[in-house]
Amino acid sequence: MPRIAPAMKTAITEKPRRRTQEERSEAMRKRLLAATLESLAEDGYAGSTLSSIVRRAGVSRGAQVHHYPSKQALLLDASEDLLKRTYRRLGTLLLSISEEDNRLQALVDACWEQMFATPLYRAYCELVAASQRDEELAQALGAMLRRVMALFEPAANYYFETSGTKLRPADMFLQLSCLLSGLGLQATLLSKPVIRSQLDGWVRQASPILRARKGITSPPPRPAAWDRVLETAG
Amino acid sequence: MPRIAPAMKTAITEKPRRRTQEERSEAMRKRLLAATLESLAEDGYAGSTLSSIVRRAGVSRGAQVHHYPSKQALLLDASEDLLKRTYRRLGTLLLSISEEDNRLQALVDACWEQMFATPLYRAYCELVAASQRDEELAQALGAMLRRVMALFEPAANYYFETSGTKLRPADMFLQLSCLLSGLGLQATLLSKPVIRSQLDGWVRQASPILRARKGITSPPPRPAAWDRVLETAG
DNA sequence: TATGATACAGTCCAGACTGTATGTAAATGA
DNA sequence: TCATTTACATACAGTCTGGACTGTATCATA
Repeated sequence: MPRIAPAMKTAITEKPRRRTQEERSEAMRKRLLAATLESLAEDGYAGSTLSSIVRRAGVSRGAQVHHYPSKQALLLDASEDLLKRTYRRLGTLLLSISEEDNRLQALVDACWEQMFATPLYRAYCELVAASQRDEELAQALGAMLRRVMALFEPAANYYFETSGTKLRPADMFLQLSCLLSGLGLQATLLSKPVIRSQLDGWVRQASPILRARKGITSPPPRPAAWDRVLETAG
Repeated sequence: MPRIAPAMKTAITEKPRRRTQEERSEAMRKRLLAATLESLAEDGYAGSTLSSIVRRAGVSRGAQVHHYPSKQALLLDASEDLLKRTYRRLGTLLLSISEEDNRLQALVDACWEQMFATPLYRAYCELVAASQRDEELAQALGAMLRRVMALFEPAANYYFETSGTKLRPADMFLQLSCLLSGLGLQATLLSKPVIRSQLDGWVRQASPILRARKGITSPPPRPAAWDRVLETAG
């Protein structure tokens, strides 16, 4: 049916203010990605249907299909977004650590609280599980994992040093990340004290061989990859 | 339409041998459960539809609905079955360890190979992820985890002793299990050398404080819960 | 061996999901 | 200001899922 009276929106919205196409696209994609990660965390991979995602984002089905031709495409981009968020979170975390007294304990606690006991990590678990049957997703997540590890490694070696072992700080923290992954996966099945004791246990066990370098109060040098991600993150 | 010529099956099957009702039910349930766990590992939670499960089991839709009124019921029973399988696997594993020279390394390797780098663990991951949105499943898995831990704890304290730390062997092995969980979750995303180095790293790090008790060659005393499960396992 | 209970098979249906096709509003640029 | 492209909205088609339902074979028992 042609020609329906328009000019109602302008009456409702305060300042409809013209947005450039690119702004509109970016904002829409942002909403979709955020909703996708939310949905992955809350509803799981299976429960994250396109309908539920667009409902969560408060947009129409058409918007999604316009920006992402397939569900696969949306999830792949959401994985990328997950990487960026993780990067940023890790960055602020490492910065805050530099001021702490007991850096090891603070780092472990902060990693747990802010990275593994979070909805974002739940979303990651869902994606990892799904990547078992999705080669493309596996590729993306694998690359993501390597990049985060590559970011974390110099920071670990910058803040800490090992003694009496062949392992470098980065190796120790890789172990820590595996431990936290396992804890995070089963966090809802384990009691709080068990988790607490595991975190403390690791710190107690690692502290004799893992010392914070003295006189290091400034943040570690950011690798180039970091800034590249941060700037494209919007 | 009534009365179709029967007596064809007897011609085909060698010995149709009367099976008791209970035998039939048990056999059918066994097939369904095995197919469910297989499907969880291979197709994931979302991909494990009833149709795919019964196809995998080679039975009809009706058989499934007869034994399990809902999909939920089937999955809950499959979780139970997963527990029993894990129990048994852990049992044989612990037995085999008793003969090894370097028990710690052997135990870690065996746990990894036979418990975490397996389809059964993949199925577990799928169930854990799903349990995030299924209170009943979470209950079942939580109970299962506690029972396995309760089984493992005395065995760990029986084979090993700690020195120079407040942690008991069981605490160390709980840490190990979390580590292996994390590794197992991301096994397909990590390279073999990384996994290998993590396993070896843990052993190297734990061996100074975790010693195998001398003169222990017999298997640990089985807790009552163990036999209870083993006998009902069929 | 007759009768009721149990085990299993096959089909149907309402709902949900993804992808597509088509229509409308907003921005761009000449 | 108008044509064109881009952004978004809605309706629909085809497929699949889980549960309900009906029918048949097998077993237990009196």
